[in-house]
Amino acid sequence: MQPTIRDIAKKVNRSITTVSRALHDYDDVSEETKELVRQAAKEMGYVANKQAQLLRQQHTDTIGFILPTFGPRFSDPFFSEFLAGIGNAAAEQDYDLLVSTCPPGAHEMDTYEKFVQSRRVDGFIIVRTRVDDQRIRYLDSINFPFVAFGRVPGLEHIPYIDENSEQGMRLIVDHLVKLGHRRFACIAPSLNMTFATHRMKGLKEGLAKHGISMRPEYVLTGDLTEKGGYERTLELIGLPERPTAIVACNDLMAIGAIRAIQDSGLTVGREISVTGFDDIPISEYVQPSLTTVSQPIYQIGRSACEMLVDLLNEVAFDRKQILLEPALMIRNSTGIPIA
Amino acid sequence: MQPTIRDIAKKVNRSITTVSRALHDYDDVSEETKELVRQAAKEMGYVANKQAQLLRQQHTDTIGFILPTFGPRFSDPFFSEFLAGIGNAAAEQDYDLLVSTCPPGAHEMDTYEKFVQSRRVDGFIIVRTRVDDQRIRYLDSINFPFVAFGRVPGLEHIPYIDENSEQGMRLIVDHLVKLGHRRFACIAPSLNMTFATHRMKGLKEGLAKHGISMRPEYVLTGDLTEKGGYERTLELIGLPERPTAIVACNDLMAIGAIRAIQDSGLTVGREISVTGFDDIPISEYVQPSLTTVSQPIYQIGRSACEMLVDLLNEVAFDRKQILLEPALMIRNSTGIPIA
DNA sequence: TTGAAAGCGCTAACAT
DNA sequence: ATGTTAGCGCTTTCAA
Repeated sequence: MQPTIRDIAKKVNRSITTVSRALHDYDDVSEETKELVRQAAKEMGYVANKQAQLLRQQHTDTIGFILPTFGPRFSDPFFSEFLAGIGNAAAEQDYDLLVSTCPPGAHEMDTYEKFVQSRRVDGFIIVRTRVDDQRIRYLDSINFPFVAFGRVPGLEHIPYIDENSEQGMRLIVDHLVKLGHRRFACIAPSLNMTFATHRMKGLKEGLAKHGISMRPEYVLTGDLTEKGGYERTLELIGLPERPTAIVACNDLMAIGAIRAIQDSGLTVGREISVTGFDDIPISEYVQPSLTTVSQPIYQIGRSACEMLVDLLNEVAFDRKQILLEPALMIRNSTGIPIA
Repeated sequence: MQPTIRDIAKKVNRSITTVSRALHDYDDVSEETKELVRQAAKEMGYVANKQAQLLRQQHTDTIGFILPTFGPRFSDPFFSEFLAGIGNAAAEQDYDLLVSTCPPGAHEMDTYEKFVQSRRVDGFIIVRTRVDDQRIRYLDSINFPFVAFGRVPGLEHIPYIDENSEQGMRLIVDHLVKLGHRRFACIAPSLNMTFATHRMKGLKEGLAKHGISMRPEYVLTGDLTEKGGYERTLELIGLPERPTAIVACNDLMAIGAIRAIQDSGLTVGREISVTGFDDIPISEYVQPSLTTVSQPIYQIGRSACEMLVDLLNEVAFDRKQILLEPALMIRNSTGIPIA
């Protein structure tokens, strides 16, 4: 049994009130008593019961993070890196991190509601925002604190951090056009995710700037996994006139695309160039290495968490919205197209 | 303000005790009253305050999981998949998951101690067990519930789930020997991790069975990342007589190895064969695809969590130790060695 | 400078 | 079948 404040009180012959105040270094407690209490607490190995403390104070010192998992084979490096970011930031600020996993869909909202109604967390971090995002509409409507990784159209007032993916895509297009590409294909994620809309928008704008428009049959939807990228690419290659550049909306799909091209007996960076998005560590190690746009996921996780803690502490913070500028990483999966 | 049990009591004109019991479906409450209470609770949107409930019951319904993060570029797919496993299993059993991140080292133990002493979690799940594992020694010594992913030498009594990696390595060796390999090199993780010792043991035993012993200069240590595998492989290739097979102790390092071989102008599966371990999704998509041993990480996460919940509920469960049998995935990174 | 007492929201032993 | 009461461990108001 862990000792309580009461045990200390008994030992040092003071009231529990005094002990509590001494422990919190109130200045209406004599130095003498404080020392006595601290001493005893140390000896007895006293550590406050967080549950009791929090019940009393009516908050939880805990941040909620609900991982949108897609099926059992869930190993998007995005999430471990993001989680490391919020985890470290939370620990530094003395917050705990309550994680739950839930596939997006029907009872996803139950999970959120459960956490807020049972008062399990003080705020949320939301990832992979969606165009019509129930989670955010809900939290926003009841005024529950959260920070989103991703902007949401129509909800410009919410606190978010995001990358300027439009710009990222424009960088990619510029790079490919300069190499001589004109026939662009794209593997997009489902367009209900905001990041997909931004990337597609940037892609189209970038192309338009060069007087290029994308043929409808060149725009396919993948599920963000290697497998999705692989399958969609096979379809593209089977087209009567195949594209010379495949712009995948994330690295995992790009890696699948590379593989599909190779399996079809073509050379990546020659017959077909491929680009990704995210710059996950492995993109440097696939063969050929992947041209992509880097996104500092770990840092974004950190910032999101810090923003949320500021919000919870009502610290004035000017930039309630943060938009990060991306960087193009030119590697070997892109090259001059050959006939 | 959320309504409390007291508000319901007032509304239905009963005592809070009766309300509490009605809500928990005790059978010493009249059907009538129960219905009345349920009705009111629903109308008022009552949800129990978990904090209060738990303080009273002296437990937390929460499982702790401390992610051993190695630096900011932390994107080992292992962890997101494992986390998805425990997350889903925990949710099903109505447990919450408290996640913290901490690099292995000096104040890792502080994190564990903090969680147990402040009574924040009911039990832990431990990953990447180490040969002399302070975390486990600590939890075991104070009799705090936990389940480990990984055996620990000298602590055979602890509840664990693990893969028979000795056997996995033997499968790899048999496969390579059959192809004609005799000069084996290995990229091992630091040997303080138990899984590394098991894999190395299996490797050596497997080789011994065929009358092969590994030269000391062929055994290198990598840090489990692509980069580590890449660098160590470059060293191996620089050796006066280079190995024909490189056995990496995880997939990420194997992928780095493949890349290093290609960058040196050699062909993987011909001059040098490469094997991995884990069978992460991407191993199927690198070029050439990776021969490896599969480890059902998601399922292991699930099982670990279920074991822990059983432990917490003191449900008798016979197999306190689980050892999973591995499967060899033969792909294209291994082939007949050429001179 | 200290202590008594109330109370956070809930459950449960013990009455009735 | 229902209510009274105590108490989980803590913080804080108020009084001394």
